[in-house]
Amino acid sequence: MDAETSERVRDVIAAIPAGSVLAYGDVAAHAGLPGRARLVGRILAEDGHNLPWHRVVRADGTPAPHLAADQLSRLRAEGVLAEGGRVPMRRYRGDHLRGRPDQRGS
DNA sequence: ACTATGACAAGGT
DNA sequence: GACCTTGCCATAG
Repeated sequence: MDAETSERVRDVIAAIPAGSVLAYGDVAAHAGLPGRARLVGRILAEDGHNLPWHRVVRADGTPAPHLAADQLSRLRAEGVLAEGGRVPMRRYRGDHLRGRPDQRGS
């Protein structure tokens, strides 16, 4: 793995605003690495101790099994409330593609 | 070179 | 909604 690539990924993760979450695939895409979601997970596993790794969840809002408890706890501290062990990406996802034409608010 | 594993994702059942 | 199969990329044996 190029150090530059991992650096870019870490930068994207560090740029995630508190109260929002991104999917591994989203992080990869924002880092210019489309389709390399697994790579993001691997980088976090090796060198994510200094990053807000808890703001990165799977595409369906379910965190990794071994981290679930800590992850949901940390997110809850930032205002992200999970339901049934899963985060409602519809609302908390720090993305720009949300807000469909037929999407209605509360 | 081939197979197995892993902080993943999308599609079909 | 959950569960299973396929595709994906990088490391390790």
